Amino acid sequence: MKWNGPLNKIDKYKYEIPSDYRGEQNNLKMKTSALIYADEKMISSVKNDYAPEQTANMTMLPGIVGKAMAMPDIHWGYGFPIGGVAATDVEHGVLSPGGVGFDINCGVRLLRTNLNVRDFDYNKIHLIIDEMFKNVPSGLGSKAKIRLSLSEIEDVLRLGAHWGVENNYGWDRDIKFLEEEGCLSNADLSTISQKAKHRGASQLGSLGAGNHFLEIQKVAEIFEPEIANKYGIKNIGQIVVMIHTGSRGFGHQVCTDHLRVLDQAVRKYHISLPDRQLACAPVNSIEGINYFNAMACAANFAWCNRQMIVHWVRESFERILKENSEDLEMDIVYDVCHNIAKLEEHIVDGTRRKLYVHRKGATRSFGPGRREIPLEYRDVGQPVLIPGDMGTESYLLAGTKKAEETFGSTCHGAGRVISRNEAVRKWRGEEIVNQLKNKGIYVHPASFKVAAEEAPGSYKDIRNVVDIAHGAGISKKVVRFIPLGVVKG
DNA sequence: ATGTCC
Repeated sequence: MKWNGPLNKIDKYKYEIPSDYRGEQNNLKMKTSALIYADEKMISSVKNDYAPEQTANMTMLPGIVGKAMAMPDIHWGYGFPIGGVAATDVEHGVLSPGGVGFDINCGVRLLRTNLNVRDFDYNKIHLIIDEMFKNVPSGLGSKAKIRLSLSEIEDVLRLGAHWGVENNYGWDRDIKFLEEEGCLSNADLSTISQKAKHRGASQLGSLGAGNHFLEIQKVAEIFEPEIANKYGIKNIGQIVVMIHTGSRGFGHQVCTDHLRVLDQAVRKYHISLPDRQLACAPVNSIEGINYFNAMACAANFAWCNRQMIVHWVRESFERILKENSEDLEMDIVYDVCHNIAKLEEHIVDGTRRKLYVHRKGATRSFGPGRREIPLEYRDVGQPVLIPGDMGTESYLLAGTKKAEETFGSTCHGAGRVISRNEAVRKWRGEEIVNQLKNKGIYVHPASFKVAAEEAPGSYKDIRNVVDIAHGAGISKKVVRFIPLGVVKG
């Protein structure tokens, strides 16, 4: 599906679909224009996709505030494109599961260490990766190591990462360095189906599949030494661990359950939409509130999931290196979610307003001073974690004041350019693993199929994505990491 | 992303 509509260049990093564009559903008008963050190099892959039409569709949501926006890693998704950001009004707006995604609170967590590749026995990477693979259930349909009762999973949904820490998965001080401190307080168990609870109970503490991973990385470049230092990143060669996973089958079930309800709500509240996948409900309707409070349960599940995985990552390092993880200073740098809707305050046309901000494949990028940022980082902006593909590089960025123009949002990762099916036809998993081995990256995939699907050539150039986010000023480059070892789900 | 159609 190629985009043939207007895409006007605004500046070096922004393109606009003007509000007089009439989309496929030409009886509906855009309420505002749509803004896509891209440069000349990126724009061809943006146009070669259904995503611009989806970005235009976002502008037709009732109660949208400001422009509909898409980050540079934009690509086709359910309803919203992945990379989509839209804010809606707290009185007249809507909440849409298609603006959050199926993997609610899919996110990234970064652990630092005091280890450096310089004085590190390189084949230890191999051993730690294999140990992590053993200790963290991964792959399609991966099941939890522990069996939770229904009342325990309910505690998880209420408490998020706090449940993990209270049950000896991690340290008390971990909590402070998680977005929302790892728990949304509006979680409402009455909005969760038994089916979702059962799926959740069997999967808590698992990595999942696809682009979910555990990576051991080294610091390759430090752009902002002072900010990096605040985040605990001090030296070239310093070893860190990046974790990327979400709410597994639980979030998927929550999204599915509530999409069914909101599909009906669209008719009930006489909402006109250009695409059924944008199913939504007024923010103050029972259906809208229930979705928002169910989404919080799934977000809490994901934070607890990442918390348990952090614990097993620390244990894996301890077993191989025979050192205590506290002595290795394996503290959390930060944890971000990139599939979520949040009630936040933003300045709109000079006025402070509360808004529901949908971020779907987009990361919060709050600049200096925001109360939501832990005190330790508040004067430099929040850490923003951007994973690349398994053969290239990943980034630690800092949130900026300028990101207020995107309601405090930036990109979330590389973004696919080749579908999974196409990738499997194009590459052999064994060869991909070998090629990466020759580059000094040890990959332990759950299957060779996933290794082919996740081949670096399936993704956009992460450097191009990050350079656009940096160039546009909606986040700034702090550290670049290179992978040394990968567990792929 | 997802027990990739209960």
